[in-house]
Amino acid sequence: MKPPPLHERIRAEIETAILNGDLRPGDRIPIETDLMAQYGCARMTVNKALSALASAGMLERRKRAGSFVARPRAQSMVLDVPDLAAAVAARGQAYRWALTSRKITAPDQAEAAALGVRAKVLKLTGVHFADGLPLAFEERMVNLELVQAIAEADLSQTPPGSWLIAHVPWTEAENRISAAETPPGIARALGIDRGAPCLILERRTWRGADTVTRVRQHFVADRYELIARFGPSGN
Amino acid sequence: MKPPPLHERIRAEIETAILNGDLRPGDRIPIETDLMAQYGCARMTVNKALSALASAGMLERRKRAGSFVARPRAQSMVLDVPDLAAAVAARGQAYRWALTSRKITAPDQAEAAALGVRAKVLKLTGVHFADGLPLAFEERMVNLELVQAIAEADLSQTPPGSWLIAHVPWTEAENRISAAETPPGIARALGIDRGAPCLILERRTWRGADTVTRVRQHFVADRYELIARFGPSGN
DNA sequence: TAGTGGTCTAGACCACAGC
DNA sequence: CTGTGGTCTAGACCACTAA
Repeated sequence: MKPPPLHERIRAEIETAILNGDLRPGDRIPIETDLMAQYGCARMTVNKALSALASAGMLERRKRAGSFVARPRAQSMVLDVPDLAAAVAARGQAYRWALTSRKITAPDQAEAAALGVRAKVLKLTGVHFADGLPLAFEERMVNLELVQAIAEADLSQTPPGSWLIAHVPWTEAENRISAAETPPGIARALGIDRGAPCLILERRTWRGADTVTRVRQHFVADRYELIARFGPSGN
Repeated sequence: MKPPPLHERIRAEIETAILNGDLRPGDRIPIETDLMAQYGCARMTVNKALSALASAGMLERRKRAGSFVARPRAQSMVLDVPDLAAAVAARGQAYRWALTSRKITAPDQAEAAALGVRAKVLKLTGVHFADGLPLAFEERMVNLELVQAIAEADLSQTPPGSWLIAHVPWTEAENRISAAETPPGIARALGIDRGAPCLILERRTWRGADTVTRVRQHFVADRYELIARFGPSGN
């Protein structure tokens, strides 16, 4: 009925191109004068769209150079979607990842419903180590339809979370954090006593309406602390 | 050395007035034409400043009515700075708060250093109940220099977190989340077994450089789950 | 219905960083 | 040095809604 404002249309089109992968990190966006000609509008209108994308962190704008699709922010977003490898390294500890299982399968009925994913998924388990001590046990599912490239990645070397942060853009995420006694099987994998407390982090990540990945991590209680710092409107 | 852009100066001045309390929630901001005269600039410059504040959630702009200082978002920010009373109610459970201790004191040396607060503080402890069952044990310190009004609030009725969310603006917060065995004294207050796992949430909140409050909550592990949903750039 | 914000224009000058 | 984004102007028309 009511057409959206032009600057909003421009913003949305570029954003879509980035999320689709048509524009990849590092790619250059046409300069404002070109877009202005392309859309037949004034420069300020284009500027408004690009400024909004830049302040949302999707573009990086450099004078004399142009506007570029921003690279995924491995560091700055560590707080919200932690990259364990980076977090451990930042604490000055040696990080190691051990992949313990890997298979490609169709999700069963319950999983398909929970994930909203009918396609094939990659299922992984593994253990994160800090300074040689087990830090967390990880169980993960990755939507292979959305992230085909991960089937070829060497996930015995790179932890899947680090790979995903570096390669896959996302639009929304949800963390669920709880505490419990460590389940026996996981306690064994972590080398801790049965009944010891653990911190459980479950995260789902979406791109648009599609689930990218879902992961559950059991942390040894006294070896990890989740820290998030933020402002009232997100930052 | 380099003067900030005018729209940024306008934005900062209004933001400061809001955070200082010179402008209170619901107050009306001068209309764009007035600000344009006041700063001797074009309307688009004023508009840019006000739009930025609005998209940061500090202003609410209504056609024909004007621009108003936004009321604190008790609902939308529940994810980041949970108001337990609201969260429990949202789950359809009956919420109750029991204040167990309250005193006004100067922080000891360690606390003063940790808090960056030399002034007097209000120290509280209490228990949050959901449907009659203990949910969390809370220990809190509030900077009385910054939040004088809380000395008069009836915190046996209103939990301090709810009071603060409704009355005090903040600029930054930090959550630290961990798991552990419940300490004996707290286990007793919560009516659970010693050694039972618990989820520990420590939060500090700042207004500018000053600490507003610092709180530690021990949650009964199987009765609570922290959930945070967000986008890559905050939302 | 009139006041207000939302949007847009067709220019302009400047600072800056790559070339 | 020059292309690029950053900022700003002095207008304009429109949509909405609260008075």
